[in-house]
Amino acid sequence: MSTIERPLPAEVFSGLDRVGPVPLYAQVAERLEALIADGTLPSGTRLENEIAMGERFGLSRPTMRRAIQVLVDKGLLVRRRGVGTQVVQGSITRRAELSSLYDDLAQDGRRPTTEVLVYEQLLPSPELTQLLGVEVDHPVLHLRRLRSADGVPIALMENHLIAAPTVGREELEHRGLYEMLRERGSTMRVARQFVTARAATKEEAKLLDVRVGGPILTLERTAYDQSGQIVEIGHTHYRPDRYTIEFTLVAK
Amino acid sequence: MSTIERPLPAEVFSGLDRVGPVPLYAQVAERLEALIADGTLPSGTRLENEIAMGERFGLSRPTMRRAIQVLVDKGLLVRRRGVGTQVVQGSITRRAELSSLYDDLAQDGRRPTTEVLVYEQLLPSPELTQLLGVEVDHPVLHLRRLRSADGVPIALMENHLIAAPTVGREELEHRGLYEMLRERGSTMRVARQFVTARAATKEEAKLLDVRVGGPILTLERTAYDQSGQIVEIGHTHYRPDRYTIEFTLVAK
DNA sequence: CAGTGGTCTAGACCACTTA
DNA sequence: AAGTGGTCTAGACCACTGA
Repeated sequence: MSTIERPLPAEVFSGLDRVGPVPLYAQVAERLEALIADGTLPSGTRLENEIAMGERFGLSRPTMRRAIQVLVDKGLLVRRRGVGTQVVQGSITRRAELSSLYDDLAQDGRRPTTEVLVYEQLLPSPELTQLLGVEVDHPVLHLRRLRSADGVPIALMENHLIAAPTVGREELEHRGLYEMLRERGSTMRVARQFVTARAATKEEAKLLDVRVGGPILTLERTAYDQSGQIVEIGHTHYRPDRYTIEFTLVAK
Repeated sequence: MSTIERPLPAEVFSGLDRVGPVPLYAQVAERLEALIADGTLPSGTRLENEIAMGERFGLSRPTMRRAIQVLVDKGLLVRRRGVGTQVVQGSITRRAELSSLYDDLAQDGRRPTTEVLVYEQLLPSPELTQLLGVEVDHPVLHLRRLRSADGVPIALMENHLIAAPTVGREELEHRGLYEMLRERGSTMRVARQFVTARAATKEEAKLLDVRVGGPILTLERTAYDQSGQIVEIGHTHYRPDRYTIEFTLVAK
């Protein structure tokens, strides 16, 4: 409720790194996000106007604006013309990123493990050829993995990958797929995702340790790399009592 | 696969409205999106560099950049420094907006109908008070609605609204909730959403016409308005065979 | 090395909100 | 009327990519 404006400690505004690789707007956004996260800027707090803040940081208005916009896009700040910029209520900072389940779990302090059930090169079916946009004789890597956290099965993951013969089976047991692909020069940039639910099949029930016919949360993903090419089609089936998909929408 | 650069018809670049309320960058983004949607700019097409395009439109580089960035954020374009801007493969333009289910269905040409099951003012429970950040004696509007499309039940929606005594019961039968709130000065700006699945209860099964214990897709949402205040907490239960949640992630 | 996008600046004008 | 964010311009320098 409070729309109080609070003076911030001076050290917040100094010490930006103008030579390193991190853009100024990103550094500023990071600092402001930290202030929101640690409660220095509580819900409802009104920020100074962007020109004044820019001056404090020693930045031009466009750069300061851009820093603020990063947090608006994350759903942490709200702006109104003629009024000002405020911290959103209940802004527990949370991700909904293009990251891997493996990283998510590890970041939460859980111990992710992976069992590789299927690892095979195959020539794609006609439908898959169409979906992936590859030639009929272009081999595709087909993976089926069971991901657990602290020993409890969480997700059954099925992937079809283009041009990834270098992804080794053993390495898949201990690392996230996206991380491995990134190292090999294929960075995921865009992913289109469809989420729904359905009844567990006999096999899924067995692997995920749930009741046959019970609810399964399913996610279908098409991932594109930095050149706009499809690099992966994934189908993931989650145990709904163990996993929730979270995301933030921001009106543009 | 094609990284062909194609000449665009000259009329694409002319006739921007410099006096109307629609920003130039939005007009340009709209035009480019249309070109992608209608196949004039097929998957993989490489765009001219941003300075050249800006000149064609008669725009400065920052404005042209901003127009392009809109489409990058939508997942339609991909950019690489030193290389250029390309149309993403398989870019069927699709939404994942902060819009209402009612609008979504209507836009798809289906006939949405709504049955209001519960419409009551109530004093929030302690937990709800905490969640909404309201006073204990602040009344909250509690709604329970069944949304159908073409006569088939799609979703069971439960909402707790702050300060919305002006939302009439009858009107709810024929319009979307968000649209009604917008008219009353409360525009949704941010929504934090959690998606999972669970087994249908007896009541849900009856209302949604599914099997008891069968899969239900559930979405929990906290919505904030333009001043960062919570205005709604919603729980929606979807029939998974009739509804899929779609969203696009873009790496920043 | 030429061409691309990424960042940053300094300033201008405007629309909207609030009082 | 004063203060805010929203838009737009004109230019600069840099980092990265690929031939």
